[in-house]
Amino acid sequence: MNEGTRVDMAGDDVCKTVCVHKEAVDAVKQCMVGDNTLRELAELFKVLSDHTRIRILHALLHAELCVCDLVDVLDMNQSAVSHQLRVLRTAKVVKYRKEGRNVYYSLDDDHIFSLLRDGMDHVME
Amino acid sequence: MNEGTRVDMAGDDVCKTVCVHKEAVDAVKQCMVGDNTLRELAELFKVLSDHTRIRILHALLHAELCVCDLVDVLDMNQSAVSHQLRVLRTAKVVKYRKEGRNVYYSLDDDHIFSLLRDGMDHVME
DNA sequence: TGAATGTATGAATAGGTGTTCATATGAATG
DNA sequence: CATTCATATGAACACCTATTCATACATTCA
Repeated sequence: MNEGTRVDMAGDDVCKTVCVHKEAVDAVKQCMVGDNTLRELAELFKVLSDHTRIRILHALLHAELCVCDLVDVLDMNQSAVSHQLRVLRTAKVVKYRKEGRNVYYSLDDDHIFSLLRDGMDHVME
Repeated sequence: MNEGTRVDMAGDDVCKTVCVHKEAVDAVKQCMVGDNTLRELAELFKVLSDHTRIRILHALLHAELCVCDLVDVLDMNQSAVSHQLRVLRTAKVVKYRKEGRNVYYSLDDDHIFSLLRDGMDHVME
């Protein structure tokens, strides 16, 4: 069929920009994973994209801590910390364990370690 | 009365929550990297936390593409794509190369690969 | 049981962010 | 030079999010 840089089949080139490298674009479209997966991925990064939550995770990198420990480490409102812990919990980025009236938090799995480390590498280079 | 779990030196425990595990908390505080670094880390993740930007990066994972290629792949406004490319550029997550009137984008370095892969691993588990 | 304490949560609010629209820039082409 | 086309950018608006305040829940202890 047509070769080169033309797109005229789908009728969705509403705008005039038509410089597409068809082969490359088609190849990329093939490789694209499901949109839901990419949505979840963005969601995961969103969970890691807050200063407070990053500080929580960085603290948990070194030890399991209860909420009031975190309140002390971060020097923040208990409410604010709890709210952010909820976000981390919901995203399964941390796990928790109740003991008496305390709740102890820790990182959920090793992927989180890797993510934080890779992120650090990029930031510090 | 209570031993070991006291904090009364710094005077900043304005709220009544005082169940802190002092040793653990102090150890964690020792290990904490500079706040600016953590801020940059959160900033990096924030750049990765948008659906459109993740789709762009996932596309660039497979090939260098120009803006209008991305417009086609994502089926989006050229303006929206350009805006997001700017965010990625500014964060040094992608690099670009001008050739004629086209601008070709690609991932900046391997850390980005690692981040995306680790993120995928976590999402797909 | 009631008081004290650790944690969670709903509502409100201020600040941030992504998309769209309109327009600018800048390189190629005739 | 004027035009065309690829890309960038500023402003506006709607949506989302993090913190605070107040309060609820749950567990321990007297």
